[in-house]
Amino acid sequence: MALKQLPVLRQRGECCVLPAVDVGWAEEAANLMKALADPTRLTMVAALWKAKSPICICDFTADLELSQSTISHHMARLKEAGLVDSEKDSIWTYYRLRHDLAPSTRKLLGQLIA
Amino acid sequence: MALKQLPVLRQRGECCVLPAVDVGWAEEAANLMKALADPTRLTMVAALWKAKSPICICDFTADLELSQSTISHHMARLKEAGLVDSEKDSIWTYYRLRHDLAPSTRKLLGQLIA
DNA sequence: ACAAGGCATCGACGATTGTCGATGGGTTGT
DNA sequence: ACAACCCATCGACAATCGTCGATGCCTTGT
Repeated sequence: MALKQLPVLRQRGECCVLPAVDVGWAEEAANLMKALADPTRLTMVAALWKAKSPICICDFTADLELSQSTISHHMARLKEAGLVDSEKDSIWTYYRLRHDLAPSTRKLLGQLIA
Repeated sequence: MALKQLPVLRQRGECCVLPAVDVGWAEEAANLMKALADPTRLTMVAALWKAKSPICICDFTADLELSQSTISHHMARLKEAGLVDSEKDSIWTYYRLRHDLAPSTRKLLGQLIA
C-alpha cells in the first residue's frame, strides 16, 4: 500500500536547501558588528559621526565615566576594526572616522546612528 | 606680560564638549550589535532574510558545521534579541524573521545583508 | 632640569561567550 | 510498546572581553 502522506511537504529527516550565505561575508560583517557591540564604542562612534571635527581621548575620558586606559583600549579596538583614524598633535591624539570608509559601512553607520 | 598663545585653540587640560549621545540608544543598539556579532548568527539571519519561508533548526544543523545544541543556542539568542520568531509544527520548530521588526532594524538588516 | 599632563601598553581580574556532549521531553511511524 | 527523530536545556570548558591600576614615553610649561 502507498505511504500515508504527511501533512507537511517535507519528509521526516529531510531538510530543505538553505539560501546560500557567503562565509567570507559573514566573517567580515561579524567583525564589524563586534567592533560596534559595546555601548562605549558605539557612543564614541556616534560622537565622531556627529562632530565632524576630530576628538581626543581626554574628551571621552572626561565625558564617559571610565578610566583613561579603558577609553584608550576601546579606541584601539575601533582603530583595529578600520573605523577610526588617529593623528597626534602635541600632547593630544585626535581621532576621527576614517574618511575612506567603505560606502556600505558608512551607510550602515548612518542607518544605525541617524 | 600676556600669556603666550598656544598653537592650538584649546588650552592644556581643557576638553571640548562632545556631541550628546543618548545613553539609552547606545545600550539598545549595542544589544542589537551583540546579537549580530557572530558569523553563525549572521548567517542564520541572512538565510532567514533571503528565504522568506520559515526554516527549522535541522536545516541549519545540516548546513552549518556545528552541533545541534550550538545551533539551537544561537537561535535562542536571536530570539531573545527580538529578531526571530518560532513556531512548532509536529516535530520541527520553524524560525523566521519577526514580521514586526522595528523599521530601523529592518533597514539596518537590509543594509547589512543586501 | 624639572614637573605635569596626555596617552599607549601591560598584567590582572571577574564576566561573558562559543562550543560541546549528555539528557530528557515531545511527536511520529512501525 | 517501541524506536527514531527534532529540539531545548544543562553543565562544563577554553577563549575572549571589559575594566582597572600601574608604568613609562612624549610633549609642554616653568
